[in-house]
Amino acid sequence: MHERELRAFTSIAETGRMDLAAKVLGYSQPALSYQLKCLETALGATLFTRNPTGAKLTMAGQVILPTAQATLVLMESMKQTAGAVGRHPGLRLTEANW
Amino acid sequence: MHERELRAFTSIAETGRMDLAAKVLGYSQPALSYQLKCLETALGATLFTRNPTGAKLTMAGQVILPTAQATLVLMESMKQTAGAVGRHPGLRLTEANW
DNA sequence: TAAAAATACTCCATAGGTATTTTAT
DNA sequence: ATAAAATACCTATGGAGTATTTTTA
Repeated sequence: MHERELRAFTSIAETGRMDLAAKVLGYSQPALSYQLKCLETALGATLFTRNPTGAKLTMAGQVILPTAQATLVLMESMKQTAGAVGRHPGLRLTEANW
Repeated sequence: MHERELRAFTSIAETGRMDLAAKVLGYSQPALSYQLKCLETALGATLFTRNPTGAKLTMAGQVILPTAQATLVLMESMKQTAGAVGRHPGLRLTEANW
């Protein structure tokens, strides 16, 4: 499971359309379609129904969406935190600064 | 950020040695070293000090370890949940079954 | 000096783009 | 008929292994 697959998933859920989500994320439409398919394979479930009207969340998609979003938040926080700590090599965790 | 990178990270943290973690996860030692490096690059921080005695968590590593573990738990839960729901296409979420 | 980890290299798999086809309204 | 998504194809990057070198307790 990759960060970009989760971003693809949440972005499609937000926009309701793959081509739009692709544009938002800076990918081509087939690339995004591929990413979603990879995630669906990894999860063993279809996450959207596809129509010319757009992509609509399935039950499985609805159920995991909040967890996918939470996962992305954790990933972001790791980048923020690790980056911040990493920029201060002398840092020691004490009650005073943590 | 990839699931396998996070697994590499937590496994090294648990075993205290890259070669051992590699064996546990079924990778070669250089492959695991590479995965960790990718994660460190993505995070902008060094996560372990490397010695012939093993790999020891840096401050940044200590700080993000719980979040990395939590992220893996969320990923697992998505697989479980999506898979379970996906295997019951007729499922509808109601107060009775959710 | 011996252990653990990093580097070099090669090879295959993954992931992206463009062009095109398919599908459902 | 049209708009959205899938497929085909090709190319480039990523990631794995083996062999080897580097590092430091």
